[in-house]
Amino acid sequence: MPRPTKLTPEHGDARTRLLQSARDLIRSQGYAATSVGDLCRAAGVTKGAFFHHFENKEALGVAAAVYWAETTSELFANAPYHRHDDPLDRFLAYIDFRKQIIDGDLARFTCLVGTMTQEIYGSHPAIRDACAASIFGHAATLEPDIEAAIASRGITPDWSAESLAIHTQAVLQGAFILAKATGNTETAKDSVDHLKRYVELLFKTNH
Amino acid sequence: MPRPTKLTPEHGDARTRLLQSARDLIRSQGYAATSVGDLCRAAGVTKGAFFHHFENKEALGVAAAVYWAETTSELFANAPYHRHDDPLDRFLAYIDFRKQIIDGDLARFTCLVGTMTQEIYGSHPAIRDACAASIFGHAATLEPDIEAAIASRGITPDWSAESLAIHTQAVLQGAFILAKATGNTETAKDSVDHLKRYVELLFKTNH
DNA sequence: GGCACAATACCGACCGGTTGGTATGTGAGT
DNA sequence: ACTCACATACCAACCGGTCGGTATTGTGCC
Repeated sequence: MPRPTKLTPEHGDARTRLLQSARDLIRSQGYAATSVGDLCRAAGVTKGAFFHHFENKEALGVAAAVYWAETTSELFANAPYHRHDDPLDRFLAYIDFRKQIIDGDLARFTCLVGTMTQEIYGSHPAIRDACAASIFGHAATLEPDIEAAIASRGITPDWSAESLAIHTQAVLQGAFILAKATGNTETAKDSVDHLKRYVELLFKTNH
Repeated sequence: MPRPTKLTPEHGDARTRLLQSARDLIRSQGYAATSVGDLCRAAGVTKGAFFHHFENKEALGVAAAVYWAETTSELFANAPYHRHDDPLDRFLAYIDFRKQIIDGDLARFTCLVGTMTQEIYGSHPAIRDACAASIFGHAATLEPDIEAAIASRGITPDWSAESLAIHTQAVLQGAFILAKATGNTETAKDSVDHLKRYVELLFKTNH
């Protein structure tokens, strides 16, 4: 088990620098195409440091997924959409927030763990499990608001809060793929608009 | 022109065998993790044959995407959902068909070009373009039915037939990722159910 | 039809560079 | 004296790609 470095130059310890480089490089090149050498060069670290902190490349992949889960859950915990009083408003504001995040460089807003899952689901079960934990752990944070919205609107749906939360993630992951295919963020934003429209229709009481 | 290989000549010429092996291996391992040697071994072909048919590995990637576009468009052209008289019924039956296809081994029903796009969008523009052509070419086949459904239902939506067709593909791509994360086909089918519910709500006239 | 011949389809040994990974060393903090 | 964080040097296996060669084919001429 690696632990935080005591002596820390301005740029942070080698482990987190490697994790940040992994986050950036894997998002733009994929896991397999990112070599240990690439990682070390980007992090400004030698191979010795790499294999000091991680048993092998797969362990780095797992750690990168865990690091991703930690940093993103912090991002969403501090996001402004929680400020709304109504649970449905919170959920819709979450979707708006996700749309707003889609901006600029592809490798800046796409999902590390979704990208890795595609590549490694068959060959690296340990990484796959860490990615799944990140995705479904995040989806679970949406469930209370959806549940409360169902109650407050007095609807009796034939779908579960869990499945809608997961569907939200599916749309986002799919939107990222299409954005990568076109190189255009608008493609992704259009799908998020459809998702928001869906949620609004689901909670419309008169039908 | 094509000629069966010496060893196992019953399986057709080397080029299509390499394309089929590429389809299978890349779907389960990804593009970068699939080496030329892997491809040749799986196809029962030598490296000489590989580089006779393809200038380099990237060219194989492009050809695999084109091959995918051809074979899938044939599959969908012959699918039963076209038999419905009503255009909205056809579109809904398409979604049912996509759900029905989700069955068995992950590498059997997931999308080759979606998988490749994730990995190579930044580093192999030629492959990315071929993948995009496959995805958006398929989406375009749905537009006439959506357009006709809008007309027949007399609705005036604030979304375009094109954007809904593309959203359909986004949901499917996202569903594949989540299925890979869980190893469970139900995760994907749940999202397709949400997609169908969305389309039904969109075309409900009384609201 | 038979034959020469040029394309084409395929083979497999080989190359230089890169890969993930290891063994060992060093130097600062405790 | 000892641990920990990192560096250097190195390796065997594998990578994408090359190349000289052989087998099989369609074709034009007789």
